[in-house]
Amino acid sequence: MPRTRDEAEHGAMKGQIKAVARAQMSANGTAGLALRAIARELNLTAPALYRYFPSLDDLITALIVDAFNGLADTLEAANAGIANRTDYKARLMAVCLAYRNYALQQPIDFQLIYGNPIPGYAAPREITVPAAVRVHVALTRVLVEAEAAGKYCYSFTGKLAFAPTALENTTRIAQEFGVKPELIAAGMILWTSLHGVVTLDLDGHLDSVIATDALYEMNIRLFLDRFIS
Amino acid sequence: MPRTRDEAEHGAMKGQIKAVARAQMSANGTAGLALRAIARELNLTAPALYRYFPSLDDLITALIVDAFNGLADTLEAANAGIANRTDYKARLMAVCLAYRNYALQQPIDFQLIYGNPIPGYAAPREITVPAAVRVHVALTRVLVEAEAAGKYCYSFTGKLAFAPTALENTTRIAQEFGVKPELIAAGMILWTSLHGVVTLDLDGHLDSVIATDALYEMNIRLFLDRFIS
DNA sequence: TGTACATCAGTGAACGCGCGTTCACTGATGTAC
DNA sequence: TGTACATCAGTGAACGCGCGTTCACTGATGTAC
Repeated sequence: MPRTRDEAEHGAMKGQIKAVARAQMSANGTAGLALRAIARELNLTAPALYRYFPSLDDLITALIVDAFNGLADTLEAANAGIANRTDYKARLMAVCLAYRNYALQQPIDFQLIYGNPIPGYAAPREITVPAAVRVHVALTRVLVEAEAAGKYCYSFTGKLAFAPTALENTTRIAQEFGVKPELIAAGMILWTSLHGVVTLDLDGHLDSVIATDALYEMNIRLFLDRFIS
Repeated sequence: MPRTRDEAEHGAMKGQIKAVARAQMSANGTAGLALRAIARELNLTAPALYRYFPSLDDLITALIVDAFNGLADTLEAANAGIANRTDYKARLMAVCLAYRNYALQQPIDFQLIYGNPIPGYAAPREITVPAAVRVHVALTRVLVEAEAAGKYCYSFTGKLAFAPTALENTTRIAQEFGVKPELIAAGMILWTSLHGVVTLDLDGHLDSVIATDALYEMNIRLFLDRFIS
């Protein structure tokens, strides 16, 4: 909460700069982001932007954090939008569809966080990771609640079991969040399966072969059919 | 086949230029490709490269075609490497593992064909698509042969059926190749599910959560378990 | 065998471009007394 | 009420950089006669 009117104006200007930055990336790709081009669009000189961001990299970091938070907000809203809270299939379906919708509606934000890195830019992990985690939480939460309600009906056994060493990091995170490792693994399977459709679709590799919305829903249903009762 | 010694030398030099281009991309990302940087590395002046490629875009196109062909060759070799030709699970597993191995060993080629597009570059589809198709053929072929041998055991019905309109392009392609549309759809499901793991792994979004090789194999097995007997 | 010629890889200078960042500065605004 | 002062958004020039592409050219090589 800004304490003075000046701080509010400063924040508003930062928002404008970020908005123009996103627009530039939409036109030229994430690697086409340029401080001078943003300044030109805002009828400012390039050095003026240094009042708001210490460097181009800091602007990129801010955009990435915004994008992760925007995606996480979208997923959480989709989950909350299902009235019947015990219909876990519907809730997970809603979250998954929201993931693709966000990517289609904000393709630049999506590419910014999950696509090729921008040349010369390295994200400071201590800033971006917490925002990235929110996305995973939004998805995995439904699995956790379904399991608590006895509606999670899968179990990794036999040929379809994970080796314990493969779940070392998973187990550590599971303890931290007070969640079963299997559910995190299931969430990763679902997420990665869906992400492939989304990212290939965005880059135009799918729609000449098959309707991508149908393919996406099928990937979700094949999971739900097996993992949630 | 070059008809003179000069043509052979000319082709060898094109190969060197492409090799240096790939090295530059490895260091700076696909968007970091620069004609002048390539020339510098080869102890040439920039205009000399115009003897070999009419423009930077033509060089990029050549790299893309090489990458698609390299990936397709890798998949075909993996398939051919399974001695027991009726073990369709093993053959499909080999092809899928080869897909990820190629991505890990040639990450730049992989990002070049499936990652964010290079700013200002648009691939001429009539040149790149035929090479891209080879990748799909290598994967789908195993499904087709399994089905011919009665080992393909899935069928899209009920809630897990595709709407006919979703398969319009699929059906057209299926007729062209003399293949059942369902098998192409199944191949797309498999490919997209696996691609998500690979691309997220390359960009570092997975390994802090779960062992990516195990996750990848699990995604394959969940498909094989259900689709191939 | 020797000469004239064609080929063509590669040069070096130049074109105009945009980039991130720095620096000393201006000039409007609001505040303290 | 009027004046001195601090604040700070924004300017304009400059830094050194790398880029793709063009152009007229050089100079080595091999071939034809």
